[in-house]
Amino acid sequence: MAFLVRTRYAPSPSGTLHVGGARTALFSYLFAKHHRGQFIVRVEDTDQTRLVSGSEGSLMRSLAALGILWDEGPDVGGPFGPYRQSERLSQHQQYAAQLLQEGKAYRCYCTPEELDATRKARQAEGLPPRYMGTCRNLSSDDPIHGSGKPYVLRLKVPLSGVTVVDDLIRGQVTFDNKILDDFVIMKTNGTPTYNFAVVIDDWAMRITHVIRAEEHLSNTPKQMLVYEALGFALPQFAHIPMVLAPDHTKLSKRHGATAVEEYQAQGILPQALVNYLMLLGWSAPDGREFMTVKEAEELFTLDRVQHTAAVYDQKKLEWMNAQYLKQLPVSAVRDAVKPFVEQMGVSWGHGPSLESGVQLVRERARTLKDLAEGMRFLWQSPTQYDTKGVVKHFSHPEVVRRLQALATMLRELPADKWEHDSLAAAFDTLATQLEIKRAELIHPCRLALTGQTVGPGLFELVAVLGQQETVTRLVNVVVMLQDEGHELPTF
RNA sequence: GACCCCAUGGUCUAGAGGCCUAGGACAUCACCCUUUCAAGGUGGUAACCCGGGUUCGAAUCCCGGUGGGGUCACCA
Repeated sequence: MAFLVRTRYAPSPSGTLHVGGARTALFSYLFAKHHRGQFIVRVEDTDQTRLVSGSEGSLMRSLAALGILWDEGPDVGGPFGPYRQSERLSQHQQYAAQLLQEGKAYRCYCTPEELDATRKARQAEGLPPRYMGTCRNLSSDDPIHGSGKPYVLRLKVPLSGVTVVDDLIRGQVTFDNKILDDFVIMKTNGTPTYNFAVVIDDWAMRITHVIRAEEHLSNTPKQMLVYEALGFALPQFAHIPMVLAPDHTKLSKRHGATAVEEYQAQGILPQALVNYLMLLGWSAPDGREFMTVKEAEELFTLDRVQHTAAVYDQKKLEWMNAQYLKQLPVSAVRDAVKPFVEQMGVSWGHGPSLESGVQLVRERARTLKDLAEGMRFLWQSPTQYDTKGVVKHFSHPEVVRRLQALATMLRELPADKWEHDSLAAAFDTLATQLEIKRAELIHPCRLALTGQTVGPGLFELVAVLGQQETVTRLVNVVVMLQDEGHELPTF
């Protein structure tokens, strides 16, 4: 192995993990692991004003939930720390001082108000809003230096020439230095700006491949100029396409759920989410769509990454989640759905097991929430009945007599016959006796037991519900239907 | 507006000059299965942005246009 690949994900702790961020982290991770390299998490918390407490932990938890595991990071440390940008401040300052001393950077005393004014004036004239270099040529003995006036440090950007970004997925991208202005590297408060700090951090952490979203492509020439000024060797760059909302704009809160946490709360399995995410802008060479992170590690290469932004599609995510719900071991689904069942406030300790419920309804659930909701009737007898269903299945004059007969028959069924095939046979027998179609027994029965017209096949449902509970619910409905003055509660 | 990136069905994509009558998946429609709803099965509708080149031949290469996205902060 020629050299060790090291990639990083560098979120700012100002919120939760966004699906776009998760996808960036995932690609970075997969690239590193494909090359048997290391993946690092660094927290970019330079701007303390944007800090959201708890954000760092939440970010890290979401990454871990998706199976994106870091070799080095703020929690586990590592040989190239610190892993929080704010903790590297002295180093940033030291390099800034060096650039100042070498004449590659200079102090700028312009106030934000002045800058803003010229920016607006230039924009009004239709000119690019750039810094004009007012303080670039201040002589070193200019009295302003000792005046105590606040200043920032700006990098002296070459007035001519070009900066070429060699991007691993886009090839060579050329930027004219003339369009770059002398950007700020150290703020008035003595902290570094992003474009300065990121260079020092990546270099100090021996990052070999900077893989990040395309929105950073335009920043890259600035950073390259910093690398050059500092005399640092350049890493490789790869800018991956963005993830867009269905309306083709940047994904934001107004598009509904965007955070990994929110998806989990909706009942999307992390396995499904990460699988869906890897398909956003990348495809496996053999075209397969179902993969674990581990499998993707073997398959992932940058040359198969799309150049176009991907539009995020909730429907496909849910479809994929449904596939996982169907294919995962029952025990895994049971563990995943448990909190959702508990959240419904249903006591599932008695009666059918969670496993049997999962097996019964997982075929028709798209999310864990659906699944939990679909299992509710197992532990909670219906308090309301589907309106249309009542009209359709409870209005026949014979229905009470039929349900009564059904209850009686089921009560007398030997316990060892309480399974799918025997139940089906029993229903057949009764239907023949009553000279009706089996369906005329099935539909009212389902409605009586679950309050709904949709759900699992009746015989497997009854088998799981159990004899006593089934009979009880049937009898209850019979009593309610018999009571002329009583209106059946519907929804 | 300037600069940069991009361009295959509604969406995710396959495609690296002839294998393309453009393949797969989601979504959608129809049918089948069926005790409902799903699931599953089968089939269908639906795309190479436009215009010029290059070439015997272009979805694939080049140029222009158009469209979309991104960046232009003492945010990251």
